Amino acid sequence: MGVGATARDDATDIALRALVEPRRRAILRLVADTELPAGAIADAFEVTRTAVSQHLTVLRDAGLVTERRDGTRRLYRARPEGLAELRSFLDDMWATSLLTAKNLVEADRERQSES
Amino acid sequence: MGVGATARDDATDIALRALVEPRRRAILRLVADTELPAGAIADAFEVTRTAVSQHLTVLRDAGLVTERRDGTRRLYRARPEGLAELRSFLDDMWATSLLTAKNLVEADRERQSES
DNA sequence: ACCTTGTGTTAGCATTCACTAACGTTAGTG
DNA sequence: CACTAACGTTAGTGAATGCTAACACAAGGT
Repeated sequence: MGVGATARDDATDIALRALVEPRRRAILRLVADTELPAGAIADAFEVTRTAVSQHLTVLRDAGLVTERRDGTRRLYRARPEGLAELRSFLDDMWATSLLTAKNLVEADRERQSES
Repeated sequence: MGVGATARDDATDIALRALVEPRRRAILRLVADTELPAGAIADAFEVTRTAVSQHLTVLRDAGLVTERRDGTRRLYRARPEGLAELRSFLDDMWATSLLTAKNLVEADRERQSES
């Protein structure tokens, strides 16, 4: 039995890694209900705009936010489609976990019949 | 406006960080359909048992796997409840993303009425 | 044109993390 | 009790990453 192809993992890995950082999750929530520029986001936390800019780059590469230019400013907002991909990926994990619950019962049954 | 409480994030952060590592995801899938000891898991990949042991410790601390002793061996298996917590957390993210879709339409409407 | 404002980018540093190697621990066997 | 087998744990190393500081670029106002 193989290890399990991780081709799809690679596609989701970027988005998942982007979500792991707590500050990036906070940024994502911030731009979820309001379209904001990098400066306003930096003011919300206690970090430099540089850090926020890098976080936004990571989120954009992960397809979790989109960028819209408005004069000298660049407004960011969350991208529901990116989160949808993650959702389907994790749904597979849930399905696997259900499989585990089934085997859990079977294991109990075996233990009882062997003792 | 506050940054947004991250009290719940802290609780989920451990599980989420555990899932980010591709090898840990692979281990999780491996112990999802079969109860396995650390040695067998190590044989499935090309890593030492030490690394697998540490990964299992992380997964156990995250509540994603449980340990059952059988003589000198310790059998591991996935823990559906741990994944369920992550699911509810991420469902909040999805809900937030839907909110974004709504605001997206509103932003378009504003832009049309201002131009 | 000059200067201010708002932003992205690069260099360097400190921390974190996954991995290997060596040692300690527990359970079964003679 | 000695010996082996199966795991876990600690120390140490190399790579990845989040952060700040300095620099570069684009747009608008005077």
